[in-house]
Amino acid sequence: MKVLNVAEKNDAAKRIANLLANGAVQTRPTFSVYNKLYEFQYQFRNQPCQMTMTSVSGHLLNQEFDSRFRKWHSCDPVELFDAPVIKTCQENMQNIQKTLMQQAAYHQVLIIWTDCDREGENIGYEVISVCQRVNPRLQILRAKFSEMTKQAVTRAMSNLIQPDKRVSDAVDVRSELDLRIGAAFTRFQTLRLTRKFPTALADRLISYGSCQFPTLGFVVERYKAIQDFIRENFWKIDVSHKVDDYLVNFSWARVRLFDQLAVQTIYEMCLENPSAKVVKVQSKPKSKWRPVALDTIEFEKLSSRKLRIGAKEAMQIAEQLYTAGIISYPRTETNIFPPGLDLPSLVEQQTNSTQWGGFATRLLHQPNGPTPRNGMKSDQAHPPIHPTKFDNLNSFSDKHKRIYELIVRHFLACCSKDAIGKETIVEIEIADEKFVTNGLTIIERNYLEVYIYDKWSDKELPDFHEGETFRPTKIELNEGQTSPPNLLTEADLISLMEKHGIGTDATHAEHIETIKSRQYVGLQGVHFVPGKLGMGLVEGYDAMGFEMSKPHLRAELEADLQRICEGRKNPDVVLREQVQNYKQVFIQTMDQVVRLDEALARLLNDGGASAPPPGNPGAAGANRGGNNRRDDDDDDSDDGNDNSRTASSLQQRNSNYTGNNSTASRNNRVAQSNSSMQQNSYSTQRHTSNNQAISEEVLCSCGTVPETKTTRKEGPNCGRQFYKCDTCGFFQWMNETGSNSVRNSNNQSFQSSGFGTQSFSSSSSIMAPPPPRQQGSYYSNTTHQRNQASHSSTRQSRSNNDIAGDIPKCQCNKPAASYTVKKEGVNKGRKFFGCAIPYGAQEERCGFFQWDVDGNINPDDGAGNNSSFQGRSRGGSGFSDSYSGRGSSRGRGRGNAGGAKRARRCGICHQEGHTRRNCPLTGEDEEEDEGSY
DNA sequence: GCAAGGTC
Repeated sequence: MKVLNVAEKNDAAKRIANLLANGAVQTRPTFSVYNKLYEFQYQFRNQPCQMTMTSVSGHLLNQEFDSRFRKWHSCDPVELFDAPVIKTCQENMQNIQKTLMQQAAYHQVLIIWTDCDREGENIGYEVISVCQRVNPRLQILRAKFSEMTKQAVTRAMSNLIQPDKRVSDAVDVRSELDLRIGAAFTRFQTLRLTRKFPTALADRLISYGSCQFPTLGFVVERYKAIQDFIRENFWKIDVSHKVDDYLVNFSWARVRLFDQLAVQTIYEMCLENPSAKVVKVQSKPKSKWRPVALDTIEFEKLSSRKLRIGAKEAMQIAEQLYTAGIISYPRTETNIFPPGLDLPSLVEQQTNSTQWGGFATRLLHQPNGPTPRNGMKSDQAHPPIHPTKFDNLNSFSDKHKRIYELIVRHFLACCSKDAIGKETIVEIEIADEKFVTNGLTIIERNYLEVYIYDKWSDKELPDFHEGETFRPTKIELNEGQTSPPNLLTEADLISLMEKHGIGTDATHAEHIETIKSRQYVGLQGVHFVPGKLGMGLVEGYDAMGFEMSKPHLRAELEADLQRICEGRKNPDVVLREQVQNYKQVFIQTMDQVVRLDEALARLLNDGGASAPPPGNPGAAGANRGGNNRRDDDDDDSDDGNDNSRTASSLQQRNSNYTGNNSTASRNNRVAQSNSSMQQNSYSTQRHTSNNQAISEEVLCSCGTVPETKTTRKEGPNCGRQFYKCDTCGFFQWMNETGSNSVRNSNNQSFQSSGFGTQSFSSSSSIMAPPPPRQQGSYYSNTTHQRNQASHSSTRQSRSNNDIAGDIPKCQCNKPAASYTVKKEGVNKGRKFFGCAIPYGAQEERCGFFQWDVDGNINPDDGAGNNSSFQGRSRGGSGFSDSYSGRGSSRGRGRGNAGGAKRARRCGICHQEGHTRRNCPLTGEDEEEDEGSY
């Protein structure tokens, strides 16, 4: 019996053949230079068998339009939604096809050994279709293997199954749909817009693709998030203490609050009783984890972040190193080392290095030898990226050496041990307010010795003892402002693509490259900025109401494809539905094409040329149906003054932000005031996070590493990442303390990266840096005296939700209790909400605080009386008073202080005359306003 | 001159 085996690539064919034949393999050439035949004997189904193993190089066939529709001017692009699509073998695959047909003719059995993923199944069917054409009686089998080990391939051979048509069908659906919508929209956009804007867009290819557009969308979305970001003022209390040569900075357990009055009140209480009592000194082991085994996505991100080598280039270099036999296959989704891989011998190879040889030697002799830290992902085909041998790479470029070094160091680090340290947390109380500082002593550096890309430093603390008291050197009230997120880096973009299922690990870098080469985006240092063309396209489609640049279109298709794979949906039905949906969008785009013109005219500062003549495919749809508007009409009525007016106003705005960002002082980030206990005067100072001083990691008040989360709620902060600890309630925007915001002459801030910043030119094809919108009023000065007017104005943009009549929940998610301020002062008699857990109870209270607007009895408190704030961590509120628990209620009110006293409004319908309790509308819970952090 | 997905 003769059995033909076909793998997805030559490399796989060679390995599988050698594993099955124990190396007794004869290699022969084929029509294709890169794909060999590997022949060996094998006991198959209890009889000796002549095995032939060969390969394709990925997809053998490609979908394309029937020849009548291939030329750009052959048809109206809308016809591409219904035009016949055929599968053909491209020129560069002809030799492989020829080999397969030649071999299939005299084999009885065909075993498919393509990768065990969706594309692999589809490639398998391409092979089957070609082979069956010459030999219809061929018996077809499928080998399923989880890794390239002898055990796995032998097991696959003894458990051959049938290929899965459903999985292959899903790929065909995806492929055909991508072709139809890609070609139709690309032809339309290119023909239409290059004629409409012949100067700005001459000879440009203005492509559309189901992956490239969402990728562009991410860049635009972040840009707009920065543009729309509303800065908010916050206040916080910082304590520092000098002991001998140490300056210890304590950070406030509440981190910061958005209510100036509340912070000032607490601050004054601290000043009145400035004795600090050490309430807790805790030492605990702390580890910094070694990196997980390297997959493609992580490799691309690391290259981009640590080496500043872009994903596309990094992959090209990795492929060259792979071809040279120096590293393993670089396209892998696996971050788990297979048990069969001989790690000690791979580590031993590296002992030859003068740079990391010593570390490799120690690693070999550590107890248990190399012990990799594995992740959770496996593509069941390839191992994690690792070096396969040591090489000085003398004949390679510097970038090749750096990429190789990264892969080797990552591999050695992954096989090493976590770094071990001891963390000391010191908690003090001043007037019942908690402040925390952390120290760190590194005990064993372990993987850090070889992994030069991670930093972890000691932070020494003087001795503190529980129960001791001291008078801090400084207690300061500092003001700050929230800052917008950064523009996306390539690594951020790859993460977003992975998260939303845009592209595959093998194509992320290519989609990014595409939107760069089409000039949809540009790079500002390492950050992506939308180009005017990219911005115009996104805004144009957005204006039509089509979410062409949003990731969920692709995600929805992905869900349907999954249903096809599971047999829950018919592929023909899915294809028909999807094609019809997109065709409708296309037709409506024709109707509203003026919106695309307008968006681009606005951004390109170009009113546009007159419309292409009717009947030209570039004006596709112009004369197509009775309900379509003619393009001529669009142009007559809509361009001209309107466009130029909009364009000039944008130009005006852009010119305000041109060229003055890179030289501005970083320290001007936020006008901050502080009042010190000793000086009782105010000076400008930039705050730094005490927590961040320990290491690159952000640590929260309870000393652990907080979780990283992303704001999902729609609003100015949507998409922003933040740190949050569920244990202590810690909250901090990511990059907030580490970012360098600068202020331009227009007194508006934007982010700049620490490197590679350039001046922006208003004539550039990329967008100007996004200026985040300033919140209501800007504070250049603050006094710690209560300033009701300015205080109230800070609250206006925070929330429109009155809290009248509602009982908020505290951070323990329990109904808050009502308290009354008894302390002498302006707030005496005011009611507020706090955690319902009584003071002194064994259970720890959270730091929730909110003034009770309904229950206030002090007639003099005027405006600002319903402001709220949230402590982000546990700790006493500083107010100890009578406790009166109240019934539960839903929702959580947010402060809204008016500048003057005004009639109370219902929190649900916002009408005067009643409160939530007796609102005629039965309201839903008000959503948590995460965006106002 | 179009897409995205394989791979070299």
